[in-house]
Amino acid sequence: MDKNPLVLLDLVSRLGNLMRSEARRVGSDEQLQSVHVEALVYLSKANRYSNTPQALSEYLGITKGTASQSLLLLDRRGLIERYQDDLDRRVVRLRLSATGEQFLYDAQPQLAWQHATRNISPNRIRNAVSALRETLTTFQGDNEGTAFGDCPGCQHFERLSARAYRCGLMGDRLSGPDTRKICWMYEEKGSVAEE
Amino acid sequence: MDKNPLVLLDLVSRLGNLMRSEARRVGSDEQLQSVHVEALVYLSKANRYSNTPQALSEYLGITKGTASQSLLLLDRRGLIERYQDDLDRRVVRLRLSATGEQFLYDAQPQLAWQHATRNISPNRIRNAVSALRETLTTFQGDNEGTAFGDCPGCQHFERLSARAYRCGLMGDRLSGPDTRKICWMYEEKGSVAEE
DNA sequence: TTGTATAGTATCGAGTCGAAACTATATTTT
DNA sequence: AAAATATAGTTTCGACTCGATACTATACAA
Repeated sequence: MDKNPLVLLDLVSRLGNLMRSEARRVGSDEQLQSVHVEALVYLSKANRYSNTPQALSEYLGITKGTASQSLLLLDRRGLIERYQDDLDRRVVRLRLSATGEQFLYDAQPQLAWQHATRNISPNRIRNAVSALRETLTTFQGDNEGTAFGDCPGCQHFERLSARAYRCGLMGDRLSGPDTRKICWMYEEKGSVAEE
Repeated sequence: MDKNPLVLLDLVSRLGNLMRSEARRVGSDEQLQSVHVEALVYLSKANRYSNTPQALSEYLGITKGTASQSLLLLDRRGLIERYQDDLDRRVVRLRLSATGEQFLYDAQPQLAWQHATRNISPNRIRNAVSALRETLTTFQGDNEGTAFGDCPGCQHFERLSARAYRCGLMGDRLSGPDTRKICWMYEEKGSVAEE
């Protein structure tokens, strides 16, 4: 059988293209392009530190200028809200509007994927996740990219008690659901922080 | 550990975005966009039945009109050649020009990926490939998409002798290297789990 | 022959995209 | 404190993508 990393690359690229087509499909009723849908999905999963144009542009791999344009459109359509950060007034915070939440609820951009993986055992999924996660981490280490990840596995994550958590980097206390959101301050446990 | 298919989706999407950025990066010297680079990579791997605008557009998940535009650009830049099929004169065949080959050789669009997977064991890669391949097949079955795959695993594939092969669907004899190229006539052999 | 399906191209308008210039706020240096 | 620099985001530009639609040319079926 195939052990070739390039075969894996091909599968990842192709599945990525298919999911982009899927995003295009679910957005077509609302005249949204794939990037718009992907941005909405990101915002539905980003934590309090990561709901900014900057983080979004890095996550999607587009420039901040382009991200700004797409966010303008989503704002015009009433799918997101933009507001200024209190502490740093250069920063714009983003969140889904009720309409945006409803859109994701109706459109279910991830449904096709969940269907396609229905026959794959949790164990095989876990193994694939592990391999791809490592690829992603290595890739980002090579290219100085932003990591993105959730608290379990992050070196700043602290468990205060059974159900109380804390981010050592930002100093905030976190709820359980907080710890499962996407964060762009994520740093792999065991990797060395640059300086 | 994560067993959630959605975590896998996130990784695939994100790696897909990163590879798209990578394609954009390696193409920027030549003023090529990511789609152009991906098209060139596809053409370098497509077999004799799959080197057409139609197959390309399905592979990349874009419409044939868009594919036609991109191919026009690649032709203008001298990176590909287009010629008419002898048997069916509606069909346009595509192939990389010497310049196109050279570009891929210099740009190495897959190098970053090979680097990023350097520490992942063949066994883990094989398992990830298996899970993603099944996801892809199921997805395509659900959505009537074209399959794409290579001969080993295709139900039309026939082994004539130790080193002679044949495609039962098209009736052609195939060389060893032929059997490892991408084909859009691919049809999964039964539904037997590989491994 | 007469449809009808298929492969590809041409054209349109909205939007993406990177690059570069720009504004406004923060932070660091002097 | 003032000046210099860094950072977050917006705006503008031109080339290009993208889906939709209409179109041409060829193949094939009734």
